[in-house]
Amino acid sequence: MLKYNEIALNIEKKIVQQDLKQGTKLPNFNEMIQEYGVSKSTIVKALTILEQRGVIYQVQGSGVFVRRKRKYGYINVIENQGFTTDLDDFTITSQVLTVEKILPPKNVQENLALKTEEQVFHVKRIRFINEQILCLEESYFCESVVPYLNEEIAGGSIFHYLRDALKLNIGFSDKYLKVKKLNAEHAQTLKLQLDDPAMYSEELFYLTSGKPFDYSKTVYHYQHSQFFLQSSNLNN
Amino acid sequence: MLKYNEIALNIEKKIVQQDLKQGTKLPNFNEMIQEYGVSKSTIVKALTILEQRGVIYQVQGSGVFVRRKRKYGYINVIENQGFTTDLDDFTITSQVLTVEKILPPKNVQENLALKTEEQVFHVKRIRFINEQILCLEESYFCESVVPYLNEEIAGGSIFHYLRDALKLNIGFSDKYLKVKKLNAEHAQTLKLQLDDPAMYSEELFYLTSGKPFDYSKTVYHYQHSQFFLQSSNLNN
DNA sequence: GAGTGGTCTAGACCACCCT
DNA sequence: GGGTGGTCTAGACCACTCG
Repeated sequence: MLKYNEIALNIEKKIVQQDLKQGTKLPNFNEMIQEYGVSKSTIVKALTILEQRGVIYQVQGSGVFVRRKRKYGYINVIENQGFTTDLDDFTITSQVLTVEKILPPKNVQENLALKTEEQVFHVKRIRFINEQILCLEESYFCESVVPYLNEEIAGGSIFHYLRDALKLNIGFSDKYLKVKKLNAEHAQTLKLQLDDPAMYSEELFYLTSGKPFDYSKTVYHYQHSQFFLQSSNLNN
Repeated sequence: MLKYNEIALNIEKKIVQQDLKQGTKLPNFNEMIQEYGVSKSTIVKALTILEQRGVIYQVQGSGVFVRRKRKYGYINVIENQGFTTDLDDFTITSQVLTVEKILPPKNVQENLALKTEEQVFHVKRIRFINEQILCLEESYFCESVVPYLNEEIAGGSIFHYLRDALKLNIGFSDKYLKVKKLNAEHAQTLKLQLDDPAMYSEELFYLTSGKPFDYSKTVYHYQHSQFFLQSSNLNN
């Protein structure tokens, strides 16, 4: 484990365990340097990570302070699929509708930059949050990256499977959001009415190598989903 | 101007100007060190910033590569209010409905952590994107931070005014998103129908000092708004 | 002015990719 | 094994805040 990651996790854990309020001042650099026995740069790096994650904010000449969101029950949009959902604990479950290996439609082929004959795993599932319908999700996984998938795996967290069993390194993602009226099929699946509002999302996930491997389309149940998003200083 | 910021901007400019495609490899560290005449750490810092912003991705042992979004016409959710909207150029204009100094409602008071007698500027405006109705926005600015505001200023970019005229340093923000049906008032304002879908957003903006100064509620026109969001490796 | 964070350097060494 | 990025250090110096 890298030193700066260990320090970052340690600080975050303290904030949560001691339930420190927004604005609480953390120890200064020299104290942290002492406590962790590392150089100043390593502390700087650890704090930068926490700042980007929205856990703290730093004020030059003044100190490092706790940042905590005020509202609960919101899904963090940034935290990639199921990692680190530890703290704000929702129970996410899935009902798998389809797992099949197919030749993908053209738009999927383009998004995943596939060769014309390359197949994909097509997974369709309903996801539940605390027993309530959260969304309908349709994903396409590139065969060359994800050589195997079945209904059991799709019933749990696919991303944990990719990371732990397949040892894949998920790097970054693009998300596109749009609000629309539900069509008949989606309304039925989500147990809502035709023309009810819905958030439609399109996502593209990449490995750390830059290879896109998962293209997903999701429709969210508007009554059971709300989203949370933090921005930090983009010059750090 | 800080060295690493200058380098980051320079690299981003090159990518845009030369219209480099996703996956294009950038010069290696030694070349950049030569080109900019700085130490390795400064290059690392500049590249980290660009990585967080979704402009590049770095692959250990391999190189630094261009990352570019595939779709256009989406509003970047992360980039705080009007800064750096330079590249994906939308024309944003505003029709001001209200600018008044008032004693705020209770929930605003709580969000901005105000003293009971402190007043706020209440600004209500319709915002247009390329001449089309984008959203209805209702903002509350803390008097102690924003001592003056008028209709003319509210007609332009309030955030530019805060930054340039008032010399405020905007630090970070929390956003909460929810999809709902439009109520009668909002439907009329946005020229939509009752019960049409809409994205409702609540935002809280903080100075770099950690002081919250702007609480805003926004309703987006579902046909004229779509959103874009990039995640990067959160361990950097 | 004392205290606190922010920038930048030079250089050692590590980890990973590719051929 | 050669190339490339990633981590970490020690220390100089800068910039901001606050009493």
